[in-house]
Amino acid sequence: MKPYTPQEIEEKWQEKWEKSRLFNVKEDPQKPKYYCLEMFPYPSGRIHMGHVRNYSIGDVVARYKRMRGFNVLHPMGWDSFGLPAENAAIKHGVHPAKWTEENIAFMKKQLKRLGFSYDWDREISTCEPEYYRWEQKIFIEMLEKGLAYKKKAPVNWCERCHTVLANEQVIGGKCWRCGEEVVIKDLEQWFFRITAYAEELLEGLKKLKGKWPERVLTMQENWIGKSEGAEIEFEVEGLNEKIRVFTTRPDTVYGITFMSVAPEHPIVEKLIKNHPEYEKVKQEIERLKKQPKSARLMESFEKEGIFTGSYCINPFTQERVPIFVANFVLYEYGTGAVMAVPAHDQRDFEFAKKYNLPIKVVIQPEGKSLNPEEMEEAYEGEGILVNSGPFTGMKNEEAKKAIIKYMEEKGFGKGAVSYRLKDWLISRQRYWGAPIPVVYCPECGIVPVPESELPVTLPKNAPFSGVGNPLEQVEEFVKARCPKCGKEAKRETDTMDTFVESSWYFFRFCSPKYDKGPFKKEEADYWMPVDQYIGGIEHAVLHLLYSRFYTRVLRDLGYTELDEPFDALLTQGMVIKDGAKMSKSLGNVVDPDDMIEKYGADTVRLFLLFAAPPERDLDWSDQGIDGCFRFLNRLWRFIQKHIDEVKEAKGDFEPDKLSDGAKELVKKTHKLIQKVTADIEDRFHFNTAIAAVMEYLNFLYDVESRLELNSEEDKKALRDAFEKLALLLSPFVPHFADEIWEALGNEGFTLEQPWPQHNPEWVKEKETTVVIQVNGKVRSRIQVPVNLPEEELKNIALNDERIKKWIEGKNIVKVIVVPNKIVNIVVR
RNA sequence: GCCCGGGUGGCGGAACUGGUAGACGCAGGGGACUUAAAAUCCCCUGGGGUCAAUCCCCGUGCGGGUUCGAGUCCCGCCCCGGGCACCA
Repeated sequence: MKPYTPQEIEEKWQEKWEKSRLFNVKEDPQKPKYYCLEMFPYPSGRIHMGHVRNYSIGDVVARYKRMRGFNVLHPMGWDSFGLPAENAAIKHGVHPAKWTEENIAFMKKQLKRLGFSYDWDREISTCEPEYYRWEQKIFIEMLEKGLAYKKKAPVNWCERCHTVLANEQVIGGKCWRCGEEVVIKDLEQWFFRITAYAEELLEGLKKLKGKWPERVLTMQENWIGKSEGAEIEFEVEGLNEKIRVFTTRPDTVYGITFMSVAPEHPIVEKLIKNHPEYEKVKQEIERLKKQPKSARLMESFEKEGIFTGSYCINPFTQERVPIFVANFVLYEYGTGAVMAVPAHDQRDFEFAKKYNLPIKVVIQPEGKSLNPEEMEEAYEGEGILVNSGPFTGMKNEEAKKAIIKYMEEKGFGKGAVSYRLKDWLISRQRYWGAPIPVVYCPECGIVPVPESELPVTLPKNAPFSGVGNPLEQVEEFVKARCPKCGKEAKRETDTMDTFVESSWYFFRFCSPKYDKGPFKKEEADYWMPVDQYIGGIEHAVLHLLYSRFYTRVLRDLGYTELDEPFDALLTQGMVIKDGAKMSKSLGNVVDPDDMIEKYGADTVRLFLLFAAPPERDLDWSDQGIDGCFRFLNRLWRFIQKHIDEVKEAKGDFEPDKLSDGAKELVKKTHKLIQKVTADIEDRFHFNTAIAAVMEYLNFLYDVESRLELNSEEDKKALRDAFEKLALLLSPFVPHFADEIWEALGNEGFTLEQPWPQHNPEWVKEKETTVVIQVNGKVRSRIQVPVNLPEEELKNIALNDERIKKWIEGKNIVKVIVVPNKIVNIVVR
């Protein structure tokens, strides 16, 4: 018997697939399209198990949809700008471009060895000028629309990566990439105005409900952080200045007893100007400013403040309100100033206690009476307004509206919305990224590079010393002519955040070679949106939010009509070994290449799909993969054993002429088709689909002896079973499937075959097991014909031998009959 | 603190809208084949009732509840993972 030799088989089919251009697609208006996309990798050097899992899941989806008759776009490429390449240059003296290219070549080989159904003709690499020139063009268009802009602002700086970071890229006060503590610097930087889309991005989440994982939606919702309230202006006494505050509690304005502003707030200088101890106060404020942001963001961090010496006027009460500078007030959020109502805000309460400021109750909860002297914490709940002028007696929710209306009439305040989301800081002080296409002219200021001069390419000869941005040191690069006036100008040396490339690559896959724009509209109109996107949860906010934003920008620039780039999202779990994420430092890394060498790609893929449902973390198990290998071998042997008998038995069998065993076989086969199809289609539960095939194989060994394999009809039935099996397995273990397909004497590839359909007649059961319970406990099981009427079921149950002893001498209170399932006899 | 997940045998995991808990795989045990081993094939395997059973009891993190019936629904807790967090 021919043994199962995955190495040989897999290489053979990979060659055949490539030669026949099996995976190459183009637009076809006759067919429904399906865009299946997995997050493309950063070419770090080697594929790891997480990639293999991600791409195996995607490949099942792509191949399955293809067999279901869809025109499937399934591309792959490289997110190839990024720091590791540059760090390799600094450390080993190899140019980032070379390092990247070599990694891509190696990893591409690895992916090919796994047999994924990618259309490699569409491969893109984001570090190529052919790619990033379009990003530069879009940047300029964004600049013209005011969606890209430069401003001086306090920004996150990573000392180890030597560059600034966007907010989303700071995880718990640390750099997302290297874990270094982030410091705040005041720098002039480029931003994308993502906040202009805050409301739309939030609204859009609603449409994704049910198609994206709940937790991703919540994370984005939290990140955008919308809060509704009001903005109020307070006149500063003795100054011709106003302080604006944002509050979610306009209903508490009568309880304001002081005001807090951020140390960074520009008005601070004016507020303290006339303070008798100006120098001392100034120093104190400087001290607060210098407190590290990561510490200041901690809730446990001590709340500190200092009186500025100035007062403002509460427009509702005309009371004088002292103004403090406080370390807990964030300049970046809201208006950088807060009205303090200690009776109804815990943080203000603590501050008031510390500095002995008055506490004024303006909301009384129902049935209780708050007394400022006795309060141990702020009351932040609902209630009735007291001491609140004309608003006294109102329910606080009602009062919010009334007070906003009043302010709007009087003109010192209005209803307002605030977001936690901040603009996306996209400039990076690094070499290996897309250059930001502007020049600085002493006469004309910031001038965009004209489209005809794009792309602005990276100079090859930059020095990688590890100090500063290499681009600054390349004179030919920095030296430029102003496109407007022709005078000598300085080129921008910042490059773009690499998340910009990954924010639109899915569009580029639709027309990867297009040289007249980022992508061809008709092609993108055909393929987009991505029907199924698959990747890690770590991009819940970062990449997935940026892409949603960028798609809307492209829409507003006229490139597409689409709002949302990804229709459905699947976030797969991590691959774990011994309870921890695989990592070099823990020494628990399993290398895909080793596994492929030992078992073949099909087994590796099968195990990753079988060991857990896709969204859950997966425990790598050496015995587990062994089991999958055994399964394939076992199946292989069974088929090989009968291949000569069934090979020629082509054509339909006559059901009536089948042996009982063969009838059973056909029935089971159709049930399997039904099960596997449902598991893939409805829930992507590949693990249970594979389990069903394993079960089916166990059945094959069982039914084997009951088949009459000298009968032509039985042979046909078995052959049919093998064919169906090959097709059902094709998305999971494509090489194996094609090998069997061929061994059965068929032409072509399983991928080109239509997905098998179950025949409802064969799936119908004649008999079924009904459980008989007494008081909810299973006491007996009976075999009965399907759809037996309730009355009959009831009688059979009541007369069942095993049931008698449970109901003898008892009162039958009632009998519940669920046809085909259960009879429950309630006795007392 | 708030918001999402999740908690089922020795392990990974099944159980669709409440209706046979533990599919499938791993690990373990027994048997067949073999001079022997590996491989393979067959059987057993949640805990307990001193053997067995087509017998009985218990059992899906804990405590209550709804229901003829709860892993599944409701209320209150505990634990694990993740996100947000001085956001005004």
